[in-house]
Amino acid sequence: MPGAPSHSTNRTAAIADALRNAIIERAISPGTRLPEDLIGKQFGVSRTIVRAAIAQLVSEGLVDQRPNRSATVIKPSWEDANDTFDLRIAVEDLVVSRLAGTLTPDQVQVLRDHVELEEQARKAGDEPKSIRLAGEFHSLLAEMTDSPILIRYMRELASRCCLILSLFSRPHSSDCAVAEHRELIDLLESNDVEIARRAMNHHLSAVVNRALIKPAAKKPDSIADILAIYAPTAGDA
Amino acid sequence: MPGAPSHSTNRTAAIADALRNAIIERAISPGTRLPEDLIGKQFGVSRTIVRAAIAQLVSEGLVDQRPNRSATVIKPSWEDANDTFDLRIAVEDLVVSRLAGTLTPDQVQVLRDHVELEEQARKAGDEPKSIRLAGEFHSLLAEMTDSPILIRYMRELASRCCLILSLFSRPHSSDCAVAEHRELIDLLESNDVEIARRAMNHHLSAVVNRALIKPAAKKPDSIADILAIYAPTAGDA
DNA sequence: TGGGATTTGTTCGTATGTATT
DNA sequence: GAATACATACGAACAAATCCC
Repeated sequence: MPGAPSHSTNRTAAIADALRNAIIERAISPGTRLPEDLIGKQFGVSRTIVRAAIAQLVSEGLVDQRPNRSATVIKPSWEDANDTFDLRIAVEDLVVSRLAGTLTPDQVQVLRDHVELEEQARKAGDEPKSIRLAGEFHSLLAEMTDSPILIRYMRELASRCCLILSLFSRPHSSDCAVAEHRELIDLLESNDVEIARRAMNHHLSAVVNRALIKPAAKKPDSIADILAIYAPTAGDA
Repeated sequence: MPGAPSHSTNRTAAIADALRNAIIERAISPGTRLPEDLIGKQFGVSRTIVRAAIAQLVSEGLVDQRPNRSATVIKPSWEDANDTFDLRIAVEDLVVSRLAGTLTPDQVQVLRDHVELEEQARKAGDEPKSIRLAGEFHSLLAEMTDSPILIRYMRELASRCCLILSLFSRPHSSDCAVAEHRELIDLLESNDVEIARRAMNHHLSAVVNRALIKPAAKKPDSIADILAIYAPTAGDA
């Protein structure tokens, strides 16, 4: 359950977690509206709670909200996807820099155990779970830095990257992740920060390249986009 | 007004902005409690609004909140300060990479005008304003990337960095920032991404080094900290 | 240790604004 | 184009937890 401060206020956090998981695993598709009282009835809580939970998800960047309109699940554009991954690569580089050569044997074991879970999910063919676990591996790394700020940002970015992968990736695109994660652990155990950083960078770039193939033709998904193409001037309003 | 989505819901955003500015300029000191009722009366709104505003600030990392306790202004530790700046350096590196050689003359002018304001504030000896404007310079850069995600994270980090600088920096520590900002603009105008990146990195490192001198002796600021030193075992509970 | 004052957690009713037929 | 249905915005009040004396 990445992104969820478990020490959180109230039922609010539970609702937020539920919605977050549903969003990340794409059980709720991007663009779907999230009316407060519908969700409230579904979970048996009042609108107030739902309101707070949605506010939380908005702050994590998983949900869009505009005045007097229903909140909706974000619908990342291809550019958003790339920006998010670029940011994640930068943050993760920081994480690796701190971690390389400082991991305790216990921590290494935790990581290896987690990768074991990833392998099982992959073998079972559970794609959404694979993606989620792969994301959690990186959250786990961030947690080992013991830096609240790095942890928070990494969780947030990992959540969004999960959603993006669910959205854009083709089947089996995470097949190789397990081997790469194992290699990363090996490198983190060593003292060579630079090699570990390069490996992580390479790993994430590979994930992006496997998943985020730029669509051959831009497919506009709204009337406005279509009209924009035929507009006499390239105005944007 | 960095960090403030101006298209925001309601008065909520206005309250959040007011509190944010007060926090950043250290008009409200770190650790200060923020009772919903009191703030509501102060601004003439109900607790609901205040609640939402505080939630927003919590999500930006400027305010701490724990169940059944008053929200408080964050009190960044020296480690937090360093983590935040490290993260900022990473994000800003990304911003510069995108920006170098792509700025339009108009954008360059906007930046130069802003630096002019910085210089005026510096000459007027208005330290908090100087710090705030220096932060806004970097938010401005982020906005020119046209990437909503980069913009959001940069604003958030800039806010926190402002608070940290207000907290830890000694007088006149931002004296040289103006010249460095001018140099950055020159480099961004050129096409050499690598040189611009190095310059930004150097600039931010310089800011950190000027401001975040590690305190010679750790000065504990709570009874708990003091007692911890004398505790028979190094227990943390 | 205990009790009262303060503050948050939560619900629900009403008002206001948006979308749709 | 207007009326209706629907969803959010906001506020007042009650219950529960915490803090302070």
